Amino acid sequence: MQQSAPSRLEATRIDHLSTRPAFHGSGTVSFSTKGEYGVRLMVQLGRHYGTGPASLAEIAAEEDLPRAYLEQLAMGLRDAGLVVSTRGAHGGYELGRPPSDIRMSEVLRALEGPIAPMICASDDPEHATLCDRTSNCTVNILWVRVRDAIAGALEGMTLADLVPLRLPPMDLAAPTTPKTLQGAVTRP
Amino acid sequence: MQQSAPSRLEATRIDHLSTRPAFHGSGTVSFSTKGEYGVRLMVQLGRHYGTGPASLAEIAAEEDLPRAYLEQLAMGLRDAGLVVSTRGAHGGYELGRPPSDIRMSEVLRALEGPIAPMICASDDPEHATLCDRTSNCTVNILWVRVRDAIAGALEGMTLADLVPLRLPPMDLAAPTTPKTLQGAVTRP
DNA sequence: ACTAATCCCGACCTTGCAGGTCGGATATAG
DNA sequence: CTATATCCGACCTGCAAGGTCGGGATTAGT
Repeated sequence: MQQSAPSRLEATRIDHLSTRPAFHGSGTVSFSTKGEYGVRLMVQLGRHYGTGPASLAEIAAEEDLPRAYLEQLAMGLRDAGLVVSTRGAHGGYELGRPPSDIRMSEVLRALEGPIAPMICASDDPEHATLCDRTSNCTVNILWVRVRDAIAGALEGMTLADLVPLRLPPMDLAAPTTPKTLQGAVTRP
Repeated sequence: MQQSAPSRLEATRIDHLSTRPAFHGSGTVSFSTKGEYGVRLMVQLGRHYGTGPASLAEIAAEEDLPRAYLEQLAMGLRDAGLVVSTRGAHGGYELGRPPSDIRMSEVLRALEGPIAPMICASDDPEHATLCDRTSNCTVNILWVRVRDAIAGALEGMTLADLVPLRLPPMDLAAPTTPKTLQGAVTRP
């Protein structure tokens, strides 16, 4: 496709064209960049928490992400009530509540929609019923299990668990979550 | 699609052309059809277990899936040693070991590759090291948790859990897995 | 008042690759 | 020798992920 040789493009400014690292998984179950970037965005907002609103330009620079694209994600998060925006000069986004009060499940649902490895196993009842072949479909218990496992892991972490930078001195025994929510299954 | 006159095909059986239901999830974390079809394939093979090899044509009919595509998946499963093939007339595929001995984690890894919601959280050490930004990347513990949750759920189920058809009389208390695996989080 | 920084938002664009299909070679049973 | 299989590489293709663009509305400084 694209008839012309790729020779010309590289001349001007490849820096982030050629090497924007892609982190989203390539194998079994993958999140999209929405999820990836969105979480990173939230983490930055978590770091700026307490200070006033942080602009997307600022964050885009810090995380090296396309600003225009972050806008899309930010709006999704805003509509979900996770962040609040203030417009105009010196405006930007800030968290709607303290980081420890924001479950990652909420974040990812806001970014990517219902948690559904298969539509017959959606946590949103509206989409779940689309699966007719309930007969001889024993398979779906697998997807449900997986869904619950993911949801559980996501529910069990808050933004506060991701915010802190690496602190060498402090001993970092357990994540801050006080909830006694089973992390479930760390493979031995 | 199908550049040559489609006149012949439709004459016989269009029914599944217009409506091939798509079951793979649309939101957060989704498996591809490889995973979906592949598992269904394995389940059928599980049902035929003990009987000789089952042909793909047979299974394609039973599950209403494109035969030619199943071939690809079957070869992957064969290379992973999960199924064995016998060629020639009356050939086909059969499970390499009893269903109760086949963990779903193996199946999905064979079909879709390493379990890695994000490449920095791959369970395959070879791919895992690609993530340089280890500094200030606290985010990755999230993906690791998710990965472990998924892997755990998959590891905790065997093909035997999926094979049985619906038996109305038999009381179906727990799946055969002895592990006490927390289901966790069905939202109220 | 004007300017610069922002968010807001719809329209647009492009490319990779999931999700197949095809055709032939090879093996084996009856 | 024929029908039925797997095997396997080459090919095709729609479409959504992953952005970009340009303008409008708001607000803080000066």
